[in-house]
Amino acid sequence: MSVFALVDGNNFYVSCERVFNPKLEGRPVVVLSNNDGCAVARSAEVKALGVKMGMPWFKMQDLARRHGIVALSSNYELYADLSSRMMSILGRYAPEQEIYSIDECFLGFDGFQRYDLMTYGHDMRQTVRQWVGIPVCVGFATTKTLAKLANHCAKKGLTGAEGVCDFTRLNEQEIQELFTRIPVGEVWGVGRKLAERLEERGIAHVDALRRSDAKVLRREFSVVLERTVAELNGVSCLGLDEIAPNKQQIMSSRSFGKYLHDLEPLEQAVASYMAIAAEKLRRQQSKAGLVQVYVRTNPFAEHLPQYQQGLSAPLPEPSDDTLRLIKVARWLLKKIYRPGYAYQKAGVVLMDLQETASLQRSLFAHNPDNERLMEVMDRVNAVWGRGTLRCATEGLQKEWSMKREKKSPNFTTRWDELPEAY
DNA sequence: CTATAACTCTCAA
DNA sequence: CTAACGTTGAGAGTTATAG
Repeated sequence: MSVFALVDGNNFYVSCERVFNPKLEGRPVVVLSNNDGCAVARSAEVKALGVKMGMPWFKMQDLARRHGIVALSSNYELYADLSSRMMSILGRYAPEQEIYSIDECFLGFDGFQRYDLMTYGHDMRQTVRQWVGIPVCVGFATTKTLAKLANHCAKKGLTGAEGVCDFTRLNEQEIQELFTRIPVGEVWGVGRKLAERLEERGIAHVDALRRSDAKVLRREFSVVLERTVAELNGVSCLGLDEIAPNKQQIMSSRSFGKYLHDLEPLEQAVASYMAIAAEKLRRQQSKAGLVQVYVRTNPFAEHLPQYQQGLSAPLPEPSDDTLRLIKVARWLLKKIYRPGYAYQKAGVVLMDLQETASLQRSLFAHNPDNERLMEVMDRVNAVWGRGTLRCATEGLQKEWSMKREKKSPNFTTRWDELPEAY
């Protein structure tokens, strides 16, 4: 029997901000999404004030004024850097590690009997807290889904101990008692819709879900839910994925800092997004066979005329060349562009991805990609920062680029952003 | 008709 | 002053289309 741990940073983005600004400790803090749109991370204090995940910033301004909520733009460079430090520490605690997202990872143990898991979990917590400054919670169990749930219990302190929860030491009766108190929506893979449908059928808490008939669930819902229930019963269906497979599609999209009406700034945005997507594409050493572009107005602005459209085109042969990809994208954009609308967002998608290595024979025959140029661009930009070398089509001013008015400095990755006091 | 492609929906962080 | 609501990716299931 093997054991999994799920380790997760508490309110991760907020905790990252607090590492470098201890004055935020104890205060209500939110980190906002791109364009300072809505809450994507909340401190305990701000949750207590009733600020929900995804709540738009403008809707909490009253609350913010009254209670002195600190709102920060998201600073992904900073979070990514702290994440990688946290992950490398956690990686030492187990033979296997799957980095599941920026703020959480699974650990895989084989001969777990050697450890007292509670002590082990507290050790992880303490070390990460001391070395990186981020508070984490740890859940142990025999399947990934259960480990996720154990982590949830650790966060809520449902099993006594602060920050650590080990399901493997609970007996059947304790599990039942515990699971009866957890709503079904807390289970990994059960989102809003599914939770609603389950509740309609009287399956309101995790224990009820765990006891449901697998065949019925499969028929009425899906294979996915059937698997989830098996995992809740201790039957491990999901293994650890230590190496992330290459992406099957790469997308880059963003809302603009203000509405765009004309074709030209839209072209700049699409070119900029394509530059980002193409860079990711080359990093995983793939080429794209299909390019898609889409634009849309703001669906929330009901008083404005609405329009959204996407269009894709296959390439004559797969490419990873930013210049070529931008050309196709601009051509697609011209096709879908309609004057008279207030555009709020655009995006590009690279699809039908294939490994560059497996294409080399045809490359030799006829390869119009600017290979050397891309190599130089990537290397220069890696050292001097994204956008140091870029296409003129991307525009110089980028007056459409996103709002980030409340961003903290990149403390760990940019000398020039370090405040004097440090 | 089947096999596959294309699209839609759901979920997650 | 007003208006202001994220991004990226996967997978399953459904529908459309090709052969």
